[in-house]
Amino acid sequence: MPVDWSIQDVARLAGTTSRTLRHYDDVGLLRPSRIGSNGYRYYDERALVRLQRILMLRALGLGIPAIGEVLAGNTDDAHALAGHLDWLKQEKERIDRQIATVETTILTMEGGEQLMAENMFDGFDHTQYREEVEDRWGKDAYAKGDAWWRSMSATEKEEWQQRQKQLGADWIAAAKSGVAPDSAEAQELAQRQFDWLKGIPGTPGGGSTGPTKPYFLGLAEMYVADARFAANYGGIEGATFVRDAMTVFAEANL
Amino acid sequence: MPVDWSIQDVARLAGTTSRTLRHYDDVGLLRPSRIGSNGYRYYDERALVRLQRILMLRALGLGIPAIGEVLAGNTDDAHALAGHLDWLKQEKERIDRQIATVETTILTMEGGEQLMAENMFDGFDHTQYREEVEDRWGKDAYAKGDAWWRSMSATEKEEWQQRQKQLGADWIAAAKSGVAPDSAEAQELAQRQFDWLKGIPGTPGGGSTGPTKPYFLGLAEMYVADARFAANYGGIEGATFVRDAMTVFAEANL
DNA sequence: CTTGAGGTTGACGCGACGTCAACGTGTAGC
DNA sequence: GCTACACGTTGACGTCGCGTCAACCTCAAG
Repeated sequence: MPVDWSIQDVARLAGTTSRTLRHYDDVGLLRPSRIGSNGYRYYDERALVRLQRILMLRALGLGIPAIGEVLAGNTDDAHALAGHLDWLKQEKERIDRQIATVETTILTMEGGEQLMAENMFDGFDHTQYREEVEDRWGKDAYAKGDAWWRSMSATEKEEWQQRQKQLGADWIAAAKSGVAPDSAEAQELAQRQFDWLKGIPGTPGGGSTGPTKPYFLGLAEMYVADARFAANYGGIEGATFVRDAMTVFAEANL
Repeated sequence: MPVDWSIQDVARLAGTTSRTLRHYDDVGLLRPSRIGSNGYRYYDERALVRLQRILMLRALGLGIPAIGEVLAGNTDDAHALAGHLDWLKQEKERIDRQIATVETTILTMEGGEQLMAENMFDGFDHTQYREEVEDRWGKDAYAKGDAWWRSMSATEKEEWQQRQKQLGADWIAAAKSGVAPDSAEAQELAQRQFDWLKGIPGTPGGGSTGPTKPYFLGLAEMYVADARFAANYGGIEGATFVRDAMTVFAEANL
């Protein structure tokens, strides 16, 4: 005697809702075994077993299409679950990064700094130089660099800023020590400056090969020409030293 | 001279898309500073700064309404981020549990067991006794127990099954050893049986106080009356022993 | 006959946009 | 002035898995 339960019966038996069962019918995941002349859905034991598997896989987090594949026999459980596991781990990574970012952001704010876009940019104010950057290397360059910067976590930003500050400090120290711009010491700093720029997508050559020669030279000139940049290298004298060292480096290596 | 950028300009400057800007306009998060007679949206610097904050908070994972609160001054950044952090941590918990569950499920499957609903149920087949359970204690009882079972992780299920098997084996051993049903040994087993049932929500009293006396006695009788249950206790003789021990226990303690 | 429990289909809502579609506008070269 | 072509507009659907009405029909019990 083939049993058939009403939709509500099945929902209770399986611990789900009738709405869900209707949905599964709509998307073709679980059809009723019989439909009464009044339109009522009735399910038999095979349907119940199928439903059990569906609910299990759903509980494990699989999406409806994926479950459909498994039940159709196109995919086996192990494969589907393995793929799902990968996705879950990616999600975990994402969440973990988010948490770290938010936590450091909160800490930064407690440290008294305002959570304003202006202050979140790198060593020299990012937005302040937007126009120069755009005029010289196009809008896309700025936008890319900007998007790149904003995509970093707070920790990453802090690290990057730290690196930039250290480099600036080293430049200033070198300039004051009186060594020549073509000295090994200065050239090593120029190399670090080059490597640092290499890490910035959006600059010509940035992100992979490193900045192009014209860009590198243009930047060196700008440090001297613009007092706001020069301030990062100990004023006009420091900036001049930096420019000279960078020029020597560019001629020799680019 | 108040600048005003076109929507595309702003999108590039801020590293987002014009669609997003239109969306922010639609939801009232960021209005253009000016709208041309042709309907074009134009933004000024204040709008750009506001956009920077919006994009920052979005990057941190906040939702649009939450950002709206912050920008309206109804909430401060720290508070909003703290609340968001809580939510993120909950998400992390959820994902971690999912990963653990899926991993153990995969391991179980590699161990040769089929990922079939039938085999996922406890010692005696869950579905097979659905009708009895329903007839005796109502449909809700079965549904609750079933939902409870499916909500457990694979490890939990395994543990639970193990416990059940161990208990069954101990009952059989006791029955064969010839001790009396009212002996301390048998009564200890009855106590374990009681505790075991206590862990099953959906049974009358299950989940907290433990099974009720009538339920406990009814169950004992069923073990003898139904060969399928009796099989779990070493056949009719074993089941009889179990029933007698349980009856003594019930009279003495429930 | 009334009532209440349970069944049906249909459609909106959620979140933050991506992605057409259909059509008007600004700018540059010929 | 014409032609391209990039860029602007509004409108609306799709995403994912149901929850949640709404409007209406059906069945069994008192």
